[in-house]
Amino acid sequence: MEVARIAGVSTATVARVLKNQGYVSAKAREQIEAAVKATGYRPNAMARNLRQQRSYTIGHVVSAVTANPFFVNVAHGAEDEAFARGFSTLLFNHNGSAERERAGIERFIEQRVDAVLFTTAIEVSDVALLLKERIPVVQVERRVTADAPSVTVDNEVGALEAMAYLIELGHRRIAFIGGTPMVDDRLVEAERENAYRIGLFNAGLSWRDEYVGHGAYYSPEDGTGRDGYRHTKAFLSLPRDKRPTAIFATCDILAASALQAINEMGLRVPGDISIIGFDDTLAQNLAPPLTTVAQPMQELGRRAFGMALSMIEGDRSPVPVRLPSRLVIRHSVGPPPR
Amino acid sequence: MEVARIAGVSTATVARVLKNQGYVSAKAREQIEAAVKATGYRPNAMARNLRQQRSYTIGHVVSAVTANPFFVNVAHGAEDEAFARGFSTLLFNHNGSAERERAGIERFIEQRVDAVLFTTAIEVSDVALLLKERIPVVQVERRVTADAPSVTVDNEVGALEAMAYLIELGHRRIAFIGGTPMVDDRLVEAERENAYRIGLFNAGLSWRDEYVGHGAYYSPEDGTGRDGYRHTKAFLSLPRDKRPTAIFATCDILAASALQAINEMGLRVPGDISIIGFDDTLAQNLAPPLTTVAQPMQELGRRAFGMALSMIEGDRSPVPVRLPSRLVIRHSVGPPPR
DNA sequence: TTGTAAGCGTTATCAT
DNA sequence: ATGATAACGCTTACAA
Repeated sequence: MEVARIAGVSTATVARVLKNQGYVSAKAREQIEAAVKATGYRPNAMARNLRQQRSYTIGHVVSAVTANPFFVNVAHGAEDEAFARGFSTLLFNHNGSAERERAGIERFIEQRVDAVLFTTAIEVSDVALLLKERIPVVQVERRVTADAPSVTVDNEVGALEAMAYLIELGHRRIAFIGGTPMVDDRLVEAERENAYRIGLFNAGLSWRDEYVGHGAYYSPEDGTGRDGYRHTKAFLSLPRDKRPTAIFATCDILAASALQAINEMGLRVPGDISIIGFDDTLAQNLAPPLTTVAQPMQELGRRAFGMALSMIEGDRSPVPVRLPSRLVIRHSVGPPPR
Repeated sequence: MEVARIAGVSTATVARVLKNQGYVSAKAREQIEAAVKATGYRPNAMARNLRQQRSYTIGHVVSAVTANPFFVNVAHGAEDEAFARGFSTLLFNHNGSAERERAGIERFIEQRVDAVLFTTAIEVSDVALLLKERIPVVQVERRVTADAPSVTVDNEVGALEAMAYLIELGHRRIAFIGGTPMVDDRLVEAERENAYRIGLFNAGLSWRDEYVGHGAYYSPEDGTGRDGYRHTKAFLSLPRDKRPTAIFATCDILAASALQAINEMGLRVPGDISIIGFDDTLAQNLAPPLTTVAQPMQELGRRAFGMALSMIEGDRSPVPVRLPSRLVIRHSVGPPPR
């Protein structure tokens, strides 16, 4: 290369100083460094990667960053950690389409990404495709297959905390708005709903269908998806003495639309009704600031990358990571109205 | 390569069928396709890119995807368009740090990205670095240098619409919460504030310092950055007959925290006070759904990629793109209270 | 229509 | 301590 020519040495020696390994005389090092500076030389990663059969790049497949801030936080955490460890991140949104996911994966394979993170895969077969190519895969938040390790959240702990908190404050009529999953795996939803059930049970309360609704976790688009709003309207149209005094929504987006319904009916939070969300995405920005079960989103991303890296470095079966969720108390919960 | 061996042809012929160009006999094509299928062969992009001196990858430098959903939308639009045109996207968050931006750029250069998008660069010198390497650069939303083309938004049109809307409804005491820029370039902020000024002027109203505040556009973290809240509290503590009847906030995040102040004081929107935001990020999720000046965020990203592509293909000086902002009417504005 | 061979810019091995 | 050289897997003249 040019630098070698100018410094009057071979490319091998240049490589040695650049990678800082092997014996190099002070004189050669000096000349090479000068030549690097003079020419503004930058090593070509395409060549290096080809030679080393490593791309120092990971692929991150996410549902759609604009669908839920949850994905954004995970992606940011993963990118941050990857960058710190010398890796770049190719971010790909499958936008809920299986064909798109497939196409994205095929591209990742051709790029020879060193690993791929799925913040929610659609098709098991897409994960399998990667595995067949011996590309490490880490599943974040939801598992679609047992063939790849995962970084997940224990949704139950935080949700139980939330329920206990409501009950301790005296709430007895607690409504629930849960997520309708967009994928087959219902584990996340099951955990949250289960915590609701257990919370009720622990307090000697019984499940009532009219206090339970389900809806989409994703941002409302063109008016659809406002399920939190719809269910809340229904809850609030119950006779005064049957009306829930608190709502546990398993997603901040759902909670936000519940808040819209409450606001529209002229009711106040937490004076007239309390509400707890989940995720800690929109929570801080809502009025009042929402008490919510926080997920360690960025940490999820960072750990996912960490796990991918250990697999890249040869770890055949990393130990699955499970992080806790926890209740973050803000201002949307108070004692029930008398 | 393996496929060539199995199909009993040369690698050149394989390349020909894979790229679908040049003469290939039906027989050869058939055999090669069979061999591809049998081996599950995937072309190696590292090798192809090295050979072609093109990475089919763009770098996208953003401030921090978690700081403001605006960035996420731009990133999603860019990724979408890039993918459709056969490009992959390396997403990099500089997190507001100039050193990090620099480091990210250097990495992009080594990767030989075909172009880079900045959704808000920090340092002109970082852009210059890319330019020196003859890597096309597109600036999104804010320009820090005249040496690279940009895709920006006309902030004024939408903001003027917003002001006109308020005035038409009868508002005369209109407060303003503008952004404190995190970068030197104040153009975006100037346009929005200017529209406020012009709107006032057109209605024969005068500027009053006590109706104007400034704050950070970014999400509140650990309690800081709630400037919208702070200013709104101040506005609302004015004597009843001096109190603004409407607030124009130049960012949904600011508007959201204004809403928190209003809510806390037991006031209703739009009954007691009206509010208009900017961006259309949080707007849909707030209570009430926020009337806001929308920016075509995804379109910004798509156009930015399109411009980058035209530069990759040789266009020396693409024509700058300027997209309009527009008022989206939802439920946070009504006539002033009597 | 197909094959040969050079070359992309590194790194790694093996001599020296 | 350093240089030659092969190899990574593709594309593309050019030759056949």
